[in-house]
Amino acid sequence: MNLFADIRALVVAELTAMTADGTLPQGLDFAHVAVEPPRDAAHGDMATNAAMVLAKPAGLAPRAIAEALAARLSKDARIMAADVAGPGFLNLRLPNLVWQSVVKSALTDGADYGRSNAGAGRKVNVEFVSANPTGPMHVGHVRGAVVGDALSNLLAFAGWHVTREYYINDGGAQVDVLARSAYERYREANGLEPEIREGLYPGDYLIPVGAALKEKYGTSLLNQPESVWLADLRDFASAMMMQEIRNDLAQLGVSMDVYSSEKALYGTGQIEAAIQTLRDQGLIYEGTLEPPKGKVPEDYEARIQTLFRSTAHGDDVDRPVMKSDGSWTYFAPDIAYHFDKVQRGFDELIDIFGADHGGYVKRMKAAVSALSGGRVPLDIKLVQLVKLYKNGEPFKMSKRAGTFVTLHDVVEQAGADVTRFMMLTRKNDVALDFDFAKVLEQSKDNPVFYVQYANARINSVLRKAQAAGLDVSDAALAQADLTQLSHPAEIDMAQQIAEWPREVDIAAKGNEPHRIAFFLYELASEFHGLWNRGHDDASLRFLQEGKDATSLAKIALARATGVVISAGLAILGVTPAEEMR
RNA sequence: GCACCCAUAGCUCAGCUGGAUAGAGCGUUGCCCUCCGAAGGCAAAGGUCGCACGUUCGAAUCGUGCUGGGUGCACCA
Repeated sequence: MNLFADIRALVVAELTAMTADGTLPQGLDFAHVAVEPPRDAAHGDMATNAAMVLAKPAGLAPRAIAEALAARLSKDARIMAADVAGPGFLNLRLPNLVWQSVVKSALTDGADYGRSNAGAGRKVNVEFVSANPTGPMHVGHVRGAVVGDALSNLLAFAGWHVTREYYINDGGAQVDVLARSAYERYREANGLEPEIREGLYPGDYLIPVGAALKEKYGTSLLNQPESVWLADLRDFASAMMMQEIRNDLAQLGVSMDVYSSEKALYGTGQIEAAIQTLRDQGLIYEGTLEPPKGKVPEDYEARIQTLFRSTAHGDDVDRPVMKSDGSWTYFAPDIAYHFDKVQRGFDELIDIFGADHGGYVKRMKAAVSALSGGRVPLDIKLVQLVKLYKNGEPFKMSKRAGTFVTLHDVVEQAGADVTRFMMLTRKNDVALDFDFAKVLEQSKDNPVFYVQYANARINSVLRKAQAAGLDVSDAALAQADLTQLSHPAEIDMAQQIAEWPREVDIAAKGNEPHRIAFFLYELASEFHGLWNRGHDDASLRFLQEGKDATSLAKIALARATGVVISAGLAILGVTPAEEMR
């Protein structure tokens, strides 16, 4: 159940009835009618802007509409009071009975409480991570991985049919570099001095690859020209790197549904077919690009290339799909890959990119727009930098990787749960500071701890109640006499629980998983507040000695809170803490 | 030179398809454990929402132009 959606449906139903009886003119659009919590709780439990939104198109005074609507809404059992305020707001007050029923819903729906059908089963493809298979994952990848995974969880919870996908960039020159670097490690494994020249990957992580190569080839590749071994080593080394990346992702709790390979697109005609599709629309032509203004490369010379007229779909300049030597640019297989996603029947595409790929957004959107005839929207989320610290000092890089901190380092130090939660405490387009000391601190300065602590307290209540002989199963709690929950502080808690489904909808529609993390923090704050009220007012404690019926109602409220925390953490991919140590 | 992102309290950040007196945490000040976990809670102080126009009944939110910071800009991936 989604109380806000229910009340909005009620408002729209009454507006429709007012149209039927002539109070309102025909043909009004109710799309902008909202039912929201008011900014100030003193105004009521919910507010609707219906009268203000409709006043102008209806040609009526907002207060007149509001008063007519208020009169109708008041007849519904769920509306205790409907007051017109300010310029035409309609403030609604709901009886305790309604809020108590929310608690019951949370208990009966359990892990499904808050699940929505906003996605209506539409198929969405979320592409994320897509790190080159040339080394272990580093911090820069972690945030993208977490955001993509949590977003996928969120969309699945909100009614989308989600495919998580990883695009392996195994087709380009960087894999040649990998192969050559691995070859040096292979020589090293055979007792020779490796020559890690400028431009090769120096990291220690290739040493096991060299050993594996020795295992497989013995000494047969030594002193052989590159032409003999390059192709094999490309495959061998990138396969090993991909295995490592999968392990890293697993360590972070991320699993993909589909791995797509760039290399696999070559030689199949898929790239040619995608380009032909664009060509058929007159979007491919031979031409010369202007040099970039302001910063002309010294070695710039005009060349005729095959270009994609991306400017026809919102880009700033046209983009090359083929180099002057006739080989494809990186962009060409990317076009083919996105064409493939369109052809697989996805209704929506989402790409999670690092911020350094910002320059690719417009051309990628242009390509998808052209390839799908505007049918498939592509949302690209740019994930900003993560800066690592330890006690305020910049964190040192990993020796093993050579130049960067690996995902492995991060997860080893902070743990997967903490890492995931922290990565979701910022909007994706804002840079994030990650301090190893701070994220492991047990205080309310640390949102992970704060939310987990609330859950631990809830479980503590359940344990104590059970020890006292109460049946605290969800089924039993759902049958509790919830009319006992009448204190304003308890109703406030229930109201926060009622907002969960609404928050899921908002977060899912905006592709903004960070909203879930913030909501959980607020929910935990509400709960800690209620808990401490028990110090001053014993009647607010969850366990009431000798009054089992009252205790059960209060425990039900705590457990309902726990249900939402668990559901929220599940979306973030974080394990709820049963107790704190 | 162009494009994209960011600018909200001393600091770090939220702020819903435009909504009422802009919210948290940290820090500062003062309170609350004979009582379900004080690893917590309550309260106070603190803001021309970078600047200027514009749209609107209504702008932190939308538009335009500036300022400051970040990122990226032919034949790389």
